[in-house]
Amino acid sequence: MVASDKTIGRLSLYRRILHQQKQEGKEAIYSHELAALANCTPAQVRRDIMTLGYTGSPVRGYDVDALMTSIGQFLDAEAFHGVALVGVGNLGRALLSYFVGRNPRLSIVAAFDVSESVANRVINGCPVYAIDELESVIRDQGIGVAIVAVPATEAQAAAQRLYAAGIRGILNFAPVRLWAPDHVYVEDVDLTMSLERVIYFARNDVVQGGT
Amino acid sequence: MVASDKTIGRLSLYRRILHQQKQEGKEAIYSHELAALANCTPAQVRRDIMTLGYTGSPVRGYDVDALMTSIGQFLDAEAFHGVALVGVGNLGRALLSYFVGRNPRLSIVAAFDVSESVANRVINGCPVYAIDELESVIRDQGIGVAIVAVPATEAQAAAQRLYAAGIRGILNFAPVRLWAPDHVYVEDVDLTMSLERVIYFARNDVVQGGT
DNA sequence: GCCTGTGAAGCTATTCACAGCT
DNA sequence: AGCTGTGAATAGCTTCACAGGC
Repeated sequence: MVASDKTIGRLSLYRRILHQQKQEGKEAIYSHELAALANCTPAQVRRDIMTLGYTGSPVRGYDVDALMTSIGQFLDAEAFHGVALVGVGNLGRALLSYFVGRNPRLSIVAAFDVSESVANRVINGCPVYAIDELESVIRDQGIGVAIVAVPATEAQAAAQRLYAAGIRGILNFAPVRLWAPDHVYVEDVDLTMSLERVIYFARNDVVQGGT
Repeated sequence: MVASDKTIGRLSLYRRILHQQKQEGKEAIYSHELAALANCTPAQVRRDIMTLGYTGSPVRGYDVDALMTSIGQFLDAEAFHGVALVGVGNLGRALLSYFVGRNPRLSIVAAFDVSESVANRVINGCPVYAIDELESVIRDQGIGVAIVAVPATEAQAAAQRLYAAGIRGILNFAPVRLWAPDHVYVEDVDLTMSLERVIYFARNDVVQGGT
């Protein structure tokens, strides 16, 4: 019933891979096949699937459809999750277009921005509201998860308003660590950190052992 | 000399925090202060700093300047890292604007796109080249790290060209796991996975124990 | 044979707890 | 007193290895 963030991430990945495989006509898949596509080990795949309670057949492997369903039951509370977006700058717009039509279970259904010129428009099929309407829209639509894509200086204030509006989870793109109450889950996407990590390992992942 | 990806990520974060603290006039900082700002434990901070070889004073804590320098020596091979970007769509543009002027050590110095309408322009101060020029520009400028922001279907092909051009590290935004040779480090930024994780934990991180 | 499911082992990361310093 | 640096302990995650099934 509980699972680590790593496992949750991989299950999400498996689901996407299974979806693709199904498109290509595959009906059953072995742990080692899924592992190869997901870049991990077969044992890892089997462990992760164990947490679902789903069990495959030693002969055919895992049934693609059934496994997707099982992951869905585990990951998704509802058939559809509407997400709010705070901050419709360059990054916000990119996220709007990224999440449009990509996934029938998942979409940004309301966006907010301080700028007058952006508010009250519809971008990529998503209505953009003035920031004052944040609380009312989130409450009215029963939105539980939000994406924060505002400048670092405004991020904590935005988060605070989201908590007050009843948000339970935040995906944060602002380069600051947000304070959050206990019952709110925050995941940071820190682009500078990621890039600096790549730079470090690009230099240091020398296979032929360091001198 | 070696460090885990987690440690590298935190060091990058510490540096950003130190930079801010310095702006605010702070000259020395204790592990517990840094920990509070970075959202981790004091012991964690001290361990991470241990890998640098830097050592603070039990009285004043860590000298902000000296610690920043020490992190810099550890993380950065050179004073400046130029990065290439492949794919100048919505996300690519957002990344261009994100990395502009944010960090004097780090910038996107060349972008590539298949689209005729984007190539041979300058966006956010970064020249955009036709995709055919990828190998030559990367080689001529000695670029070692690239960001992949193309559609999933094109990502592996783009990566392949980057490997051939001598790229050693990739930050990948395409929702596919890239195959990479041993000596290339790939970090995935998987937005759907992250968002699905937030949705899961927003629901399940109930403090008052599940019924 | 080659698969799954899983206890047990192995590894890695984090935290504890305390010596040493001022 | 309150801090750093660090060996030792703990917790968490991944892999091994094998029983059981066809």
